[in-house]
Amino acid sequence: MTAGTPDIDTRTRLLDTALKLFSEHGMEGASLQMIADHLGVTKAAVYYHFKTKDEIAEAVAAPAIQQMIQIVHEASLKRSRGAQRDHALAGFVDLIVRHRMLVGLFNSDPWFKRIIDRAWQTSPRGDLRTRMKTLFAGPDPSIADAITVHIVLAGLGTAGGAPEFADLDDDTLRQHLLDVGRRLLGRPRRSRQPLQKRRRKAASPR
Amino acid sequence: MTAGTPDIDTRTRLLDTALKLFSEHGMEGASLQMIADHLGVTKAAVYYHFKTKDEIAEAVAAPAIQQMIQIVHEASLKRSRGAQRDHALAGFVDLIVRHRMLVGLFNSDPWFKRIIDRAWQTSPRGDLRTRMKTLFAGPDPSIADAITVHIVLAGLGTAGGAPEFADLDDDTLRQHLLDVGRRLLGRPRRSRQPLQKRRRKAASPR
DNA sequence: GTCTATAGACTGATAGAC
DNA sequence: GTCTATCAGTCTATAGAC
Repeated sequence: MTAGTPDIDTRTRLLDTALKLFSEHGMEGASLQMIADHLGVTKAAVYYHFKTKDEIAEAVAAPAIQQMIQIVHEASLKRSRGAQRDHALAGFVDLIVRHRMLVGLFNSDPWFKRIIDRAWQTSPRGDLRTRMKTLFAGPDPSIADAITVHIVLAGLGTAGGAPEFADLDDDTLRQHLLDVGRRLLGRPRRSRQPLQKRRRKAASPR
Repeated sequence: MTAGTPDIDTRTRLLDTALKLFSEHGMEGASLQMIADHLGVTKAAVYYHFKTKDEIAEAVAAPAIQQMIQIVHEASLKRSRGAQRDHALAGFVDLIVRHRMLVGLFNSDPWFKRIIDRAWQTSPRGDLRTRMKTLFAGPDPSIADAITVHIVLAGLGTAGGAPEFADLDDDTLRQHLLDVGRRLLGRPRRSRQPLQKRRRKAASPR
């Protein structure tokens, strides 16, 4: 895996490797030396593509941040609050599934948090984090609602990167996250079938 | 704040400072030099109290881990699954409130994760993480249930350490986390009063 | 584009004086 | 219990050859 993929350009391989190591060891824990070693090149070669470590992190995070900005923008164009929330949730879940490892870092790694905050604040229209929460909880939420939204958003983010769900394919994971997210946020479930069996007269194992 | 608290022993001050800096910068991001500086002593003085950085982290995490082990133990003694879940949730929320900054690290920082895993596996009765999940989702949960539990547990953990809820006093935070947690996990709410107004015309609860 | 070599700062950790 | 001084190792980052 170290060598043998000459058709994929080095910059892409570098970002993939960096993301993997960042999510595995954290931003401070993953050194440029580790990245270079996994890539089969030297540190100097890495520095040819990016001037600083921070720049690598920004490049790793950029696509997800862009998608996030767009989601919030699109959602805020919807007329009803319900539609806003639905669009934001669907978009957020899609983001999570597409960038499974990354979104976990957004909520946890202090270095990434700073990068996110920087990008949020310099985004076209002000603090995105606040706008995101507003989409879900309304403009002046109760403490309980604020906590609920916080739990669901943070929880969804970490669930995407959780090892126990790593073998779920994208569509399956997306569907489940959407269903659970909707239920937890109080949205009606999709028609299909109750997710939880939870009748418990028969089958009380142990 | 650096000096001026001679009555509190240095070891305790050290652990407090370490926890604060760990949660602020992550385990790798917070150096022993930073800890020493905040304490107003030198690195060598820190090394008098702890042989390694890892030992500091273990000492920081120890009380919470102990409490966690006890919660799971107590919960598994309850007879009905509902009582087990209630006890585990109440205990977990109490743990979160008491160690607000710490529990967030448990779910995020790779170094802390390793420490937790180590403690889990050497704990009196096997893998605690699995037993914890079983208490909430049953022995053979559906994917949807597993995801729900994951989201709620991880979400609760990060909510405790979130800056936006930092000014809530312990009792208020505990009550809200409990209520939200119960609701999200499908437990009946406490009698008192609905936290969320959310009847839109006439309370059509789920 | 990738390499060697190196600068300069910082890391965790140790020895030994007070 | 805290200090100074120092270690070996790693870190990010740069210079310059090929």
